Amino acid sequence: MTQVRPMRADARRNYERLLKVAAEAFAEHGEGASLDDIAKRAGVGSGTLYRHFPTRQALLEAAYVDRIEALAARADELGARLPPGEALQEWLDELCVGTIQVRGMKSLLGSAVTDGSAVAVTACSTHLKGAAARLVAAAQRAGALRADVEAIDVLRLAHGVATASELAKGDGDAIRRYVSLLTEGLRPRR
Amino acid sequence: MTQVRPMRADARRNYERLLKVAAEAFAEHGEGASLDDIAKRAGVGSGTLYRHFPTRQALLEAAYVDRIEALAARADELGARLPPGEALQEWLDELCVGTIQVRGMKSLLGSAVTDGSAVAVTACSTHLKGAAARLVAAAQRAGALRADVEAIDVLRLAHGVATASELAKGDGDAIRRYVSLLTEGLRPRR
DNA sequence: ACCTGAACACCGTTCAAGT
DNA sequence: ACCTGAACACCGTTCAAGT
Repeated sequence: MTQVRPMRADARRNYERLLKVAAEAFAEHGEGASLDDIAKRAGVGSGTLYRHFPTRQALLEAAYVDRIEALAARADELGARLPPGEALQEWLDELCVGTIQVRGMKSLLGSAVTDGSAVAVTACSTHLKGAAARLVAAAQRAGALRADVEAIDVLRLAHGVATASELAKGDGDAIRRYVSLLTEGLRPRR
Repeated sequence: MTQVRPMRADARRNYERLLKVAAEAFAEHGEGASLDDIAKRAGVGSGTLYRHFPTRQALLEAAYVDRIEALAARADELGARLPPGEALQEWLDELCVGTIQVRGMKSLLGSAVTDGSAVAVTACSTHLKGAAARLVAAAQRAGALRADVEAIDVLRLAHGVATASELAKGDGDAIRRYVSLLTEGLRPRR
């Protein structure tokens, strides 16, 4: 099992500075933010960035773990509080809104639900999928969701809705309409 | 008005070679294909590529004008042959499938429906939007489409569905299910 | 009028040398 | 064990010189 050998003090310091700077850079310039620039702003050599985060994805993930875990926790929270159909609906809304509010998050969630993605499935994306699966199963048991979709489909469609909403930058209302349209489409056929 | 002053023979030759090579390169490497490589493969200097196509978008567009015009024509064809609801449904299906079959096309269509896009609205994207608007209007008159969506919304959502389908590379059946879900969501509320 | 290709700026990634 | 930063490869874009 993965030994969590503690990092050397300077390594730990660099790791944390990189994460902080990366979050700022992604927020400012999107997922394509210059890695070299991030290293410079964190006051470390570029090699150090690669040592800690071998790929851009790894850095994006590390920068957004907290937010993704929060989304997963939120699913269970809503599942416990609302009827299954409403819980899924509300969660999809928050998921889509959250996805486009945080720059860089959309590409991260997208790669988490990409079929045959080369990106290693990380713990937090697994949590997110698990939470989605529980909401989906409950909604289907309650007859509030089409039987021919799986959790992964719902997550991909949410990604699609987020993408469509991004195209409507000026129309702040679009996302609500697009999510409601997804919700309608997910209803079981009569 | 735009004078169509004929190009010099060598310019015309370069223009056409660039287009041909670009279409191949985009098909092979996607929208991010190296421009320098395209110029080299076409046997021209990189400056020549920029002279004819100042931006990557311009080149993408020129390479795919025919396909986009065909999609627009197809909309009118279906509109004349089928009941309004079915025509829209069938067209959306063909649009989504076509979008993901041709590499590079998705980003092009996406930028065509992006709000406040800096990309000049080209003639062919205007045609596409016009064709979509006619299908949408007819479907709404027939009561087969929600009244609170416009043509631009439908095109954005189709882009979203194409994006979601792309995430399901392995599952060739996903696109059908996702398009049908969009169709369901677009139905008027009872 | 159009083309060429060197020159510039920028970015990701690796790795030898250093502590 | 970890860090540094020079070195390399690659790409987009511009522009002086050439035809």
